[in-house]
Amino acid sequence: MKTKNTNTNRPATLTDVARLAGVVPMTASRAINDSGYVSSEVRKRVSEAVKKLHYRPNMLARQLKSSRLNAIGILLPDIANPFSTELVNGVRQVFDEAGYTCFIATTSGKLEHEKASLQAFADHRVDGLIVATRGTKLGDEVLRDISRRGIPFATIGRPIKLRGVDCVTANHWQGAFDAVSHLIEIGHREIGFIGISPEDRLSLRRYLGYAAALEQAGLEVRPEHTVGPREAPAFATQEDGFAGMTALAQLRRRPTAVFARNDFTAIGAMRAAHMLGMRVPEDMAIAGFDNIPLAAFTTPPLTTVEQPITAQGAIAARMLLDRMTAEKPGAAKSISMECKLIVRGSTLIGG
Amino acid sequence: MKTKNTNTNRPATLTDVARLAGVVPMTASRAINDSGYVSSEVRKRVSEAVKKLHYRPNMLARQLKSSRLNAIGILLPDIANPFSTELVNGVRQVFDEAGYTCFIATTSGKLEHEKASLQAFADHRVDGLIVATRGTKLGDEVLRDISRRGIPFATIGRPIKLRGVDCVTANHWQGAFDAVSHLIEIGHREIGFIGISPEDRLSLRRYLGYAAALEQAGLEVRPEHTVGPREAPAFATQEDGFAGMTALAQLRRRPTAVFARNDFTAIGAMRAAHMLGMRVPEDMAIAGFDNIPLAAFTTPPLTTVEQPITAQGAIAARMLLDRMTAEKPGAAKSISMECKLIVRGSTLIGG
DNA sequence: CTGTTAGCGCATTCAG
DNA sequence: CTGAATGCGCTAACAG
Repeated sequence: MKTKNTNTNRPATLTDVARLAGVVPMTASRAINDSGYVSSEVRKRVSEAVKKLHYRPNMLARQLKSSRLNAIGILLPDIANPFSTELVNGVRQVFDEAGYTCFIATTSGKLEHEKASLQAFADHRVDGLIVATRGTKLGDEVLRDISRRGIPFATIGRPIKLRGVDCVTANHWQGAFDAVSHLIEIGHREIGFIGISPEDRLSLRRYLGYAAALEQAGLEVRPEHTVGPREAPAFATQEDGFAGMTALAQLRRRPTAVFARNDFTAIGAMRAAHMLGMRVPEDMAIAGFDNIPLAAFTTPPLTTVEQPITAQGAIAARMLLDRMTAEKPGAAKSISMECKLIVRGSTLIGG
Repeated sequence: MKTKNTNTNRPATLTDVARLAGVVPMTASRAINDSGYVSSEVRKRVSEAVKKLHYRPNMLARQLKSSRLNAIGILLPDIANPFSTELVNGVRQVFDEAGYTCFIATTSGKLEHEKASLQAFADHRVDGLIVATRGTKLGDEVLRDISRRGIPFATIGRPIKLRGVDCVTANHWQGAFDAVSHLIEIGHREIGFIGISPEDRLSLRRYLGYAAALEQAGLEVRPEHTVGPREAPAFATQEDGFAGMTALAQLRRRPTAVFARNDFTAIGAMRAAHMLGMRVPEDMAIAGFDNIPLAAFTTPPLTTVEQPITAQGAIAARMLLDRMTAEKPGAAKSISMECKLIVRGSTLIGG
């Protein structure tokens, strides 16, 4: 039996609009999407009907026909990080203009979340994906799956070897190298690294840059000078920084400077240094990574490494868009961007 | 290397699965969704076919039938504040369990973005919406539109009077009142407020709590003691805090304590105080709001007000879910949650 | 310029 | 227990 459409809650459909405008649905569709020829007379009637009924196209039905959702997904580790916001801005610069919506999902650092979110995006048939979580074995597997499903994606900060997948990343190695070289230049000979466990250290580009800088200066890389969380190598927080500095301070051969894996870790380390009665930078120089907005406002302000985040987002977006619209697959591109050392008072007296 | 390029293949459909399993699509659907009776024999064949073809249901087609996307949208302001993550965690606690996916969009503080994101969610027919942006006139209008479209939603931290819309918020007024009362208790008589322009102050609950605490103690609320950004009353950053403290320091009648609108602002103010040669808390006590993770790691650690963020997210989610599944509309609920003062070294010597 | 036809992938409804 | 028909809302691809 015919259900009465008296339910005001039911959104208006194209058919409703067409009926009110006295045309057939297809014509209304053409008028609304500016495709094909429609008389200005009809166009006007349709647009009036649209307004009157508060009509909005059902993107899902549209996608079902065209297999284009006009939306992409962005997978982030979390959104607390200033990093994430800037990244999204960069991505949106490109996709807003191209008429795509950007949906975001976060993993909260949980691998199951990463898998679930990626699946959800794929199940909802997004047209493309930007992945900015940290590389893990399980994560890579899921991405391989996604790739098999034919969904184009690009990664940021997590290089992955997969056919037809573009990657953009900052040169974390170089950034770390520069920061540690700076510490060496101003006279430090014993420099610690805070933010990762000795076991996991080799998987971290920031660590490798640190080690390389020491070696190039002819300094020894001491295992006991590397401290950090073992449970969750994907992150390092202010708490880890605090614990790390506390541990380093107990060493017989205590470093005079530390390079922290990121600014949060550096700030935690700085707090510990203060509590242990060390002066920063006189007794302990500290450098971080990322240049979060608060880095310039700590006491003393934090020396750190800045990476071009918005640019990375924009470039990844552009590559993804190209791949989404391209006819031919094209070779995978991999782009690396320079980081910039920013020297402040946490390493330089009077800085 | 078995590099079979399945990329050109379109994703498997239910029909593909059914064909491989030797049944009709409907039967496969029943087997996959555990609905209706299916012989274990068929069930097994189907599940094998699913695995073999990497089949995943097309949520869009499913929704087209059922009018349920099984997903909700979360709209966040884009300021890189740590509570975004916690909020999302709270919301997900509820919706993950209920089998919904959570998609996030951010506004970048731009009102057009807010409108566009809300429209995008609605156009993609999400089943519900959590809105956590700051209240604005235009934003309210868009929300009224969304509400008319029949999409249930709940707001966090932005009360709105709309039929059938639930709101949850922290009691910012009380939090501010408690923080300022604490400053008064430890002896301060001249207390500034940093974070909003005098023109906009009355729209900010945190300001009103500040003023109320002063009045209750019989202290005068001096207009010149309120400083903050005028251009963008929706936000206040570390830069605003720095500028605000600098301005207050030049007053003839300089405050001995300040209450900052949020922790970022407080940290900026603290930096300015240090640079101006004031000791914190001896010469200048500083309190913030939000208890961001870094607040415990500043020098000195920051006295601040903590709001139950995860809980707010979970409660809003629960109310939304109830509304989404309820038969009858039900009256709109409005919930307010207490905030907790956390006293640290930025107000208490030796704290 | 406009109408007709046909399906996108899935699940509800009714027959076997 | 399984199959067949039907339509969700929309739009290519053809007719007029």
